[in-house]
Amino acid sequence: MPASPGQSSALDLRELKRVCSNCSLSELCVPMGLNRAEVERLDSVVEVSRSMHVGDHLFRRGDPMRSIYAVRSGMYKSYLINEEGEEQVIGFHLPGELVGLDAIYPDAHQCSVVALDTASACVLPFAQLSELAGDIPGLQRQIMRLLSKEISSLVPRAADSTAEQRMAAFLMDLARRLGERGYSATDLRLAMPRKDIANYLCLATETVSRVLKKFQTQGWIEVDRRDIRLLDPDALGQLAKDDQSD
Amino acid sequence: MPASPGQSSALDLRELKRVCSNCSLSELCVPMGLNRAEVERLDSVVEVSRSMHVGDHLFRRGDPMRSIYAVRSGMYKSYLINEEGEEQVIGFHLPGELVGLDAIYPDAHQCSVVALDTASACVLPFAQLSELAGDIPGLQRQIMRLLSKEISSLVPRAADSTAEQRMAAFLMDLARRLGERGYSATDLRLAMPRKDIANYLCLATETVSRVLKKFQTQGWIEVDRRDIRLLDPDALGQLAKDDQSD
DNA sequence: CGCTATTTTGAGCCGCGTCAATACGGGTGG
DNA sequence: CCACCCGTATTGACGCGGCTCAAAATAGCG
Repeated sequence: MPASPGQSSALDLRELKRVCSNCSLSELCVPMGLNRAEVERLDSVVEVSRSMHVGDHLFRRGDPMRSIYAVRSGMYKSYLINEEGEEQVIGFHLPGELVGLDAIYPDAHQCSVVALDTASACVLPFAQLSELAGDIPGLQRQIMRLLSKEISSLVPRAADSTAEQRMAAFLMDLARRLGERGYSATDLRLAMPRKDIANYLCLATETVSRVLKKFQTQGWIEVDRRDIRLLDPDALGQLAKDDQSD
Repeated sequence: MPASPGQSSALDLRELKRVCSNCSLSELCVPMGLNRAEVERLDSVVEVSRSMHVGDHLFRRGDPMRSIYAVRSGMYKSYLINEEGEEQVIGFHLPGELVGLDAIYPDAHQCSVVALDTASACVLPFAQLSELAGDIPGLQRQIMRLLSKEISSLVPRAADSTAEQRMAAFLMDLARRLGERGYSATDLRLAMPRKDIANYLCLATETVSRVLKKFQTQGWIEVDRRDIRLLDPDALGQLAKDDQSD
């Protein structure tokens, strides 16, 4: 078993207190828009979780809602198990993104979140966070902004009708989010198996395969197992919007 | 035609300042969990919009985000217009529900909201509301709760696969929300045309017709134009969950 | 009482899910 | 280094649900 790069025992107190101040993601994350003193107050309530591996859970559905989480590295998947025991994939989460926001209302997590590869996340104890938000208007505003952004991002899910549209929209969405976070917006490494993509898009895995194949044949993408290079993002973007292509 | 309960010309100042205190929906709405003094402070920033009619807009996509809105009576529809000029229905909003929550992040409304029948809504100027939230922890918590609830409610959209499942889930969702708000949970008056239902569920209007017909044939519902009576909610609930029926 | 929007009903077709078989790749042990 | 195994991914054949196109029935409205 490989050594985990961020295991909590290896963190000294000083490191622990510099979580947000030194994090390259702070511009995208909770601290955005706060001044130095405010970020340091935020630091004092944030912890970095130890490095997690494939299949490790950040939390599970039904867990009491103590914290929200900010992804630091790797990729997470959120999902539900329905009455028949089938998994339903809700979304994928990249560094800088928050998870657990849907748990504030009923005070319990509504979905489970699991690492798709080696990954880590910050832990933001919600009680302390919201107390701090009462003191710091900028923090309150940012939390509401992030909640609101989450709502906006969830809305367009149902829109695209055909398998090709959904796949194109999925790739473009992922590319955009990776690009916003400083990663390549054309060379994607999908951490999840086809089954998860299919489940997320409400398609069969076979359909995902076929559509990716077709995109490759069209010269729009280059597929090598879980590595996907976008050769013609415009074509994909066009497809995601309207259905006028073949 | 019944007198409109909330036309602004008929409201005197005292009435205007009693919006939340006297509102029967306050238990479901923003003031929930606040004490009397706090509700009165909230009162001071809330206005009741005048009565609106079919086709009147609460706001349109792109409008600067000045307020969020709480439905007082009637039903509203939120929608987007995509690049081809086609409408895409996002959701329907009942009394006690908030709309405009997705506009906090980019500071502009992301969708348009229009009255489906005679309807009215409260206007909550967001700047004043969030300032108040900094003072009143209970208010901050409630706003976050409502934002979080909105996220949770958006998640299951993509789940149901077949037309019958989606239709059943739609009816049950509407019935539940109406029931929570003191209306009948079995006698539904759909304010929207079939086209909107179809659009919302990503179905053809013909399919909506056929599915309603089938539900009626099964003895599960009774359809009289836009009035729908649920005769066997359990059957519908079962159908919405799994696909084991015919 | 005619006009128009909405809803319903019917016929035919196509996309995508299902089932089944094959190919690939990465890990393990000899 | 190769043989083997198993999970993931691909490819093909076929059937069905729901969309499209077309037309009739019904309701609301001037």
